[in-house]
Amino acid sequence: MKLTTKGRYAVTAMLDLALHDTDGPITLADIARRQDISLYYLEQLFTKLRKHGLVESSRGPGGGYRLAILASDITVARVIYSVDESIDVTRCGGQQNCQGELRCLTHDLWMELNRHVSEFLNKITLAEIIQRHMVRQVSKRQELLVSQIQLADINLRMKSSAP
Amino acid sequence: MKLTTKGRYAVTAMLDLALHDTDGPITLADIARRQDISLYYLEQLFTKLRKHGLVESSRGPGGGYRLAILASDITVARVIYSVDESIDVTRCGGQQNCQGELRCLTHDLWMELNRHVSEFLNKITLAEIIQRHMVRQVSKRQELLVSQIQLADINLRMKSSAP
DNA sequence: TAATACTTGACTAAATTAGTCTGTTATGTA
DNA sequence: TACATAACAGACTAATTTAGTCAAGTATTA
Repeated sequence: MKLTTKGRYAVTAMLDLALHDTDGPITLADIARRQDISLYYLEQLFTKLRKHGLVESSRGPGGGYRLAILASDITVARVIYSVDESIDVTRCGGQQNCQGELRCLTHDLWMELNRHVSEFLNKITLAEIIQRHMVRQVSKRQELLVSQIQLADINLRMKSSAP
Repeated sequence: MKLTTKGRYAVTAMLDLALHDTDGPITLADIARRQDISLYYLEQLFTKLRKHGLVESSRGPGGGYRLAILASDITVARVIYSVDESIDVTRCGGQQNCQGELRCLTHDLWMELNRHVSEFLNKITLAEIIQRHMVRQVSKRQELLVSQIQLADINLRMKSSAP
C-alpha cells in the first residue's frame, strides 16, 4: 500500500481543519504551526484537496481554507486518494497483469488485503475520528503549545526592541 | 505500510516453495524462472528468510531450499517481516512520538489500521492461501509455461548445433 | 496601497528500492 | 580428484519516489 507521510500529513491537516472549522477560514500557516508541517508542503497538498472538492479557499486577509463538505462526509480514503493517487497494495492495480499479461501467484491475496484496508478507510470519516479518538485532547495541547510559543515570541521581540 | 515488491516477491517465492516442497530441495533458479524474479534478487531474499528460520538450504548439486517449518505455520506477516522489517503504517512505530515527543493528531487512526492489517496478515498462512485461492491453477500454468520454454530452448540448441 | 494568503509550477536533495555483479564456499557425482 | 552445481556474502549502481524548497505570481481585504 502506498501510505506515506504525504497521505498522513493530508489526513492530519484535514483533521485540524475540521476541528477549527467553526472559527471561519483557517490559514495554512496556522495548520503548519499546529501540526509541524512545512507550509510549502501544505500548499501542495491543499491544491490537490481543493481540486478534489474537499476544501474551498478564500484569498486575502482573513482568508484561508474551510471544509467544502461536511466532516461526516469526508472519509480518510478520500483524503488519501486526493493527494496520494491510491491506497492499492497490488502491483497491477487489480488488472491481473502482475506476471506478464497474467495474474501472479499472490494476486488474490493482495486483492483481499486491499478490500480489508479500503473497507476500513472508506468507512471512517473525519467526524468519527474526532468523536472516537483522543483527538480533542491532542488538539487542545497543540493550541496551547502554539499560543505559548507565540507569547514567548512576543516577549522576545519586546525585549530585543526594548533598549 | 511498507509493502513493496520486496515483500510481495518474498511471499510469492515462499508460496512457490510450498507448492513444490514435496519435490525435494528447490533451487532458486527454478523459482526465478517460474515466478519471473531475478535470481540475484531471490538470493538476497532467501538469505533473510533462512536467517529467520523459514527455510533451510542444502548446497551443491541437487541442493536448494525447502521449508524449514510447516506451510500451515508460516503466516504472510512472518514472511514480509523477514525481508521487509515491518508492516507498520504509523510514522512512530506505535511510540507516540510522531509529533516531537508526543503523539500526532492521527496517531490512533494509524494504530487502528495497523491492527486491522496485522490481524489479516498474521492470520493467513501459506497453506491456507494454497487451499483458498486459485493458486494451484496459476501454478500449473507457470509450470507448463516453463517446460514449454525449456522444450523450445532444446529445439533451438539442436537446430543451431546442427550444421 | 499595503499586507495577507492562496496559486502555480519548477526545482532539488535525500532516501529507498530494485536489481546487478563478483567472488567464495560447500557438496554431490563422474 | 576434478568438475559442475548451487548456496552464501556483500559491494555496488540505477532508477524511482518522496519530501521539501523556492520564486513569481493573483486575488482580496482593510
